[in-house]
Amino acid sequence: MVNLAIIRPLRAQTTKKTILDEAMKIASTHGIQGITIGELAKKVGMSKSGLFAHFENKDNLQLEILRMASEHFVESVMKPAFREEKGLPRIVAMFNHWLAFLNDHSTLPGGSIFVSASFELDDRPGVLKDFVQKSQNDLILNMEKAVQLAIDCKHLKSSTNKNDFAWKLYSYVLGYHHFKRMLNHPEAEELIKNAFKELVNANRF
Amino acid sequence: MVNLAIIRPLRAQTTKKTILDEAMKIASTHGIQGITIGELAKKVGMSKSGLFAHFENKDNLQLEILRMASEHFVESVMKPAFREEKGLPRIVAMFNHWLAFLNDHSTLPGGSIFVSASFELDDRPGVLKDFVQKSQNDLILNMEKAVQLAIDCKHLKSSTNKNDFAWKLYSYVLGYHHFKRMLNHPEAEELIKNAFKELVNANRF
DNA sequence: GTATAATACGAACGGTCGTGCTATTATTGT
DNA sequence: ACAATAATAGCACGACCGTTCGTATTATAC
Repeated sequence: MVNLAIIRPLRAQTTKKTILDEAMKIASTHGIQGITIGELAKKVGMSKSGLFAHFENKDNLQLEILRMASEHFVESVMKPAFREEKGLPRIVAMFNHWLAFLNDHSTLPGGSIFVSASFELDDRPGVLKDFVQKSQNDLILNMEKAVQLAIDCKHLKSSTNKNDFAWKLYSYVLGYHHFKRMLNHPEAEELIKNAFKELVNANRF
Repeated sequence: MVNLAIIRPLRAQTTKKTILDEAMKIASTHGIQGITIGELAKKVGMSKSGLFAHFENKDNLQLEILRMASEHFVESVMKPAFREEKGLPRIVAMFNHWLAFLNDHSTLPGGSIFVSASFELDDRPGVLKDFVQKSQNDLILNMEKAVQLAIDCKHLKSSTNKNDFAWKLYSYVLGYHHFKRMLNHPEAEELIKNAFKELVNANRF
């Protein structure tokens, strides 16, 4: 007897993963607020109610999308970076992985969900904003932590302001995202790479 | 006979202005895509159909909102800056007016429409994206022009890269917007002010 | 003072939204 | 093989979406 599992409906866990993967793509181009259950169901190939049953309400669906997006970022950027030896190598790795993450059009065709979600939600209090806020703060703290370690092991000067360093790096990422995606600026990548080098060199021991 | 003009419906031009003013506020918090005609009509205090008659369709309404937002920015930031004498004073004025513009919660309670619109529309081709793209390119060109003039009159070094200068300044603005609005970061204003000073000093003659 | 044009309203349209309820189907444990 | 359980579909709901249309009101022009 042939294994029908492949063409049969997927088990819950797998289905949920499939739904969320597709939802991330939509969120990436339409924004986290631009998702509708009908559209998502159509794309996944199941009924609205069938899909809806996996999430008790829409907020929950959106929250799970953000959770998955966050996990995706951590896996693609932060973890690889923190596997590098502490100090400058780790900071450089973080930057490079981040850039690669932003340039990866296959899994996130519309750019970073968190970048757009941040600007969508900044004036809309609620669970979603809370989550984004928390994730972003986490990210920034980790950046600052990496900078502090680089100071400790004398890769960066002790006068280095880690808040300033993290804020600038984050600003450059936003600027890159904007210039690349909205303005199609041909030099976007060169600009951010130079700015990063400059930022590092200005604080190098 | 008393003059009923005051409590009578406003004349077209005035009404449209009233509508767009209110629409800008909504767009500022809900995003340019988050506007609905019903909600807007309610806020303005007129019927959906009555309001709709001023715009042949919704795209047009959104476009006019962006147009007005653009005009608002030009009037509040660019024009005052370009009234200052060319060179550094003009660049400093531009920065200061920009910051004041972003901090003005009364007219734009939800932050700059263009900032959020940029991230909303970057993957949604159409008239709206085209307009934002054009406006932003204009803004950047004007920034670069101001930098070039500062180079010409020897306020800034001839080695100054005006593309880089404009891109960094814009990135800082995005970073500020994000840290202030989404993360409530207490140092946001200090960070951008320092970064701006640093950017100027690095290129000062 | 009347004709005309501008302006706004109310009601209704076909769609889609998020969300329940119920029945059916598929998977699992025995 | 069969009962128990989980997953999905079908259908309907009220609300709101953008949009159209006919009508009433108001301002302007003659």
